[in-house]
Amino acid sequence: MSGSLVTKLQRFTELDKADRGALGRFEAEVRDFRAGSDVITQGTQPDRVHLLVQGWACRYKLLATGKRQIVAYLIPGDLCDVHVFVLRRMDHSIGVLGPAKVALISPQLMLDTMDRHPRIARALWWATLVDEGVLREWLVNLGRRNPYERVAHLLCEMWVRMNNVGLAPEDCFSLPVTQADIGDTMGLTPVTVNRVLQRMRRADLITLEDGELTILDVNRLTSLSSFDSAYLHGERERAPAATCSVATRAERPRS
Amino acid sequence: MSGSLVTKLQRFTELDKADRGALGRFEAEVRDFRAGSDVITQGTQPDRVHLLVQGWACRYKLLATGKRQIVAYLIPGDLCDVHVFVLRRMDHSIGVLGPAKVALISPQLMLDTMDRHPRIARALWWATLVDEGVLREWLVNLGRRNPYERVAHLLCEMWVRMNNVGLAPEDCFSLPVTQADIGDTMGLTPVTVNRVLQRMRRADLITLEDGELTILDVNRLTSLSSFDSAYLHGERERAPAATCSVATRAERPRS
DNA sequence: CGTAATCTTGAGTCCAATCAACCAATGTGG
DNA sequence: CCACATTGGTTGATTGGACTCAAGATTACG
Repeated sequence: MSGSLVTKLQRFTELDKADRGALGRFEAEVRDFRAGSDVITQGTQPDRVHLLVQGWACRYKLLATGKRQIVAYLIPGDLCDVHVFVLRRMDHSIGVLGPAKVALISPQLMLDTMDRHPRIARALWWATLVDEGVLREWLVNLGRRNPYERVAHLLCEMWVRMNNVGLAPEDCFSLPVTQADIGDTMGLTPVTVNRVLQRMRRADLITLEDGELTILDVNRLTSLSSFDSAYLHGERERAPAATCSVATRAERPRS
Repeated sequence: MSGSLVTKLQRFTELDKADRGALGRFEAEVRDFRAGSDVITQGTQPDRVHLLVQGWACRYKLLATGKRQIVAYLIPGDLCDVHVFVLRRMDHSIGVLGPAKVALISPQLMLDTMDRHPRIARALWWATLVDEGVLREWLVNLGRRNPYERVAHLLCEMWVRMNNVGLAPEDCFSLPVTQADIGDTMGLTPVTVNRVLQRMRRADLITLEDGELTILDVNRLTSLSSFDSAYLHGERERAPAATCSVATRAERPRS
């Protein structure tokens, strides 16, 4: 399915026909990656911008000890390396989970598009800020939540994100990750992840089979992991003015 | 001391007199914050861009349980919220550690500056990418390193960063954080942090008193925490060419 | 069909959290 | 100036939960 990027960016701002057309050109050249292969490896400087079109991928780092830490998941509509223009080399690798399709975009096309379509540029900026928000929330996860909460929180997040690109119509979506992957994400061992998932199954919170996750009780899963999607910044922007009277929701003073 | 931002950005790219002058105007209006106060609180939308001029600050999130997770440290030259233009509200708070000085920049001035000084815009983009790199490395820390390594790694990082803005001439710099703060950063209890620091002192790795850290043995501290500053992207940019032959290190295939 | 990867389960160990004092330094108000 | 409270640091004893190790069941895949 194409157009995940459009779906995602439209969550932030309205795009017109020209914008959508421009984004469509991103997918002119698509390459297949086979399960487990790397899209980009640490230390290199990619000469193309990569857009994940189908399947899942992850950013990860390997330690000298052989341990691995996954630092982000990428789903259709996510860009791998918008920063090609700025950084000399990747400080992490990107690998796909299961087979995947990746669009290759020339840096020139990328720059031109952002130049001619300020709304797109703005929306892409928003997308990177959301990614940053996710990183911060993961730190909270690893630092201050227990294994059960961590995994629950991760599932909630991925559910919302998949929803945002139209890939989780029901409370059910493709989750092609192994328990070891989840462990490498949340700082746990495969054994612990296994036990956590079983507890969740027994509690009728989820089912997870053949890489398909179904969330049976969204409310309970979100509350038990104190999941609050605010950090995903999913609400549409208002007036782009810098001086807009901000009518936020109930804002409680810090105690 | 003024001009930390210039020092920092020049690490990435050469700035001319006009650039430096423009950055100087950022510090026209400076406000004092008293120890422990918040610069920005979660959920609000700041109407100014904040630049830390003196002292330390941190980004943090509070959980419903009262736990706190620090997700970033800010030192002189760091911007708090460049994204004011894009996001509706902060997904975290920023508080100062010890007394601090913060420059208030109008969004308009910020935009104008980036408009008229593309080098600055580019360098600011670089700075945010470095911040992102730090977030990823912290995830590695929390997920895959033990308490001793974590704290050591944090100290190495802060040493390099302080160095980069000229605030750690010797292997010694101001570190106005409590042991509880370090715990809230690295997902540890104050007690554990205390014991870790003592081990480091006994091993003649560091001294830490009155908020002044001295690293006695940089080599050992970096190696024991497998600290590699590559993720801070400290090397000057080369030609902005997209096609450079990349001589990477040993790359092993993913198992 | 056979091999490897993944998932599952149990038993034992260890490390960091927890709980609980205590000390030193700092600051505050009477 | 002193009694007192507060904060940050230090130390010890205990506990519990996640890791480790190991083996078996199941699934995926060439």
